[in-house]
Amino acid sequence: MKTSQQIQAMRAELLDWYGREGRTLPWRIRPEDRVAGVAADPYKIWLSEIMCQQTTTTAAAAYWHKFLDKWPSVQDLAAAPRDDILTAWAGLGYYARARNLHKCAQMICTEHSGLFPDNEAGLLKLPGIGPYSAAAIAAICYNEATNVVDGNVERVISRIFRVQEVLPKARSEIRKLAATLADPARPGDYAQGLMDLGAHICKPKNPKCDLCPWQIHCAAYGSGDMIDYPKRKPKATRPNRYGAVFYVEDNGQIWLRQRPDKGLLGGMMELPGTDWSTDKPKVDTWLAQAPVQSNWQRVGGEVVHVFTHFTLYLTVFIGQTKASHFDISAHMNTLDNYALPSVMGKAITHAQAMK
DNA sequence: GAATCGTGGTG
DNA sequence: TCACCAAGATT
Repeated sequence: MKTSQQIQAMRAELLDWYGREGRTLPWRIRPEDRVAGVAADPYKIWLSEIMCQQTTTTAAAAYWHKFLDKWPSVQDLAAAPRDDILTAWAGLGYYARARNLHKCAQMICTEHSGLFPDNEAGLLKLPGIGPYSAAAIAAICYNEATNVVDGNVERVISRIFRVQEVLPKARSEIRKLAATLADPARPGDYAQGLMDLGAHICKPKNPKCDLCPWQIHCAAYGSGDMIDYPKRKPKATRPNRYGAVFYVEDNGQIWLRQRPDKGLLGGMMELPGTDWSTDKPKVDTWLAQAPVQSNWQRVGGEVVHVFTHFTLYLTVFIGQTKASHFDISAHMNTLDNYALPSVMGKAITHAQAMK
């Protein structure tokens, strides 16, 4: 634990560092502008926070601009067809975020008069807004003195206090320790400053301790084992799965279907294909699951795609018969306007390269 | 608490 | 090459 004098010093040092070295992000209000009375737009902050979940800020920023250009207000987003949102989200991953984004926008419009709740507890009730996002939005938009704890903060705090418990069990302890430091006077700037510190100074592998405003306060720096924190439970090895997809092209269009709304890639488009099994089946087993009978031609090589909890090996088959023979014209789609996840983009590229 | 849920970058 | 990681939420 830190003394109150130490805590006061740490808050001041972090805010000073943030004012000098804090990163500019497209949705961020700089401290000097905030003092001048510029307020953050909850819609823009909410959008950024959802997109930033488990996603690099670089990738999130590109989509953030695209979404704001397409849907400048929460009303615009709520009124959009869900599939348009999935299409715009395609490639960013974790598609439940896009589904919840739409639900949340609609709830804001139908149950909250088009306004975001102005406090952490209210925000937490909305779909897709969990403990981190609720705390962050409340702090950044409404200056509520929340305790914002993301992956960056977990790393910084675990090093400052040299937390011995492993994640995720250490989470409650880290939260309590973080709360002792959180700044009640400038919650938004403090939260963003602490996350910046984690992202750019207190990095996982090569922390720049020489540039850290909290160096003298850091227990891990003192013992030289920063890199060992946060301690984590070892992860299980990632299993493999195997499947096949079937590629039918006719007149510039491709046979696609929509996945069920729930689960992996929920609501996204895909090539028709087989189940993804843990053991690699024989080709005949795959062909028996083909959507239609055809002289399917196996494409050389496999498409390898790494998901969070398994690696997928996809074998691609190309149909030799024209789509018109299958009476599937209703399934034929151009690629432009559909929510195509990255894995299916890879499979299509693989098929087209072999033609 | 543990599993599920994407993707691209990196050392 | 490959395990790790990125402003987590949901069940």
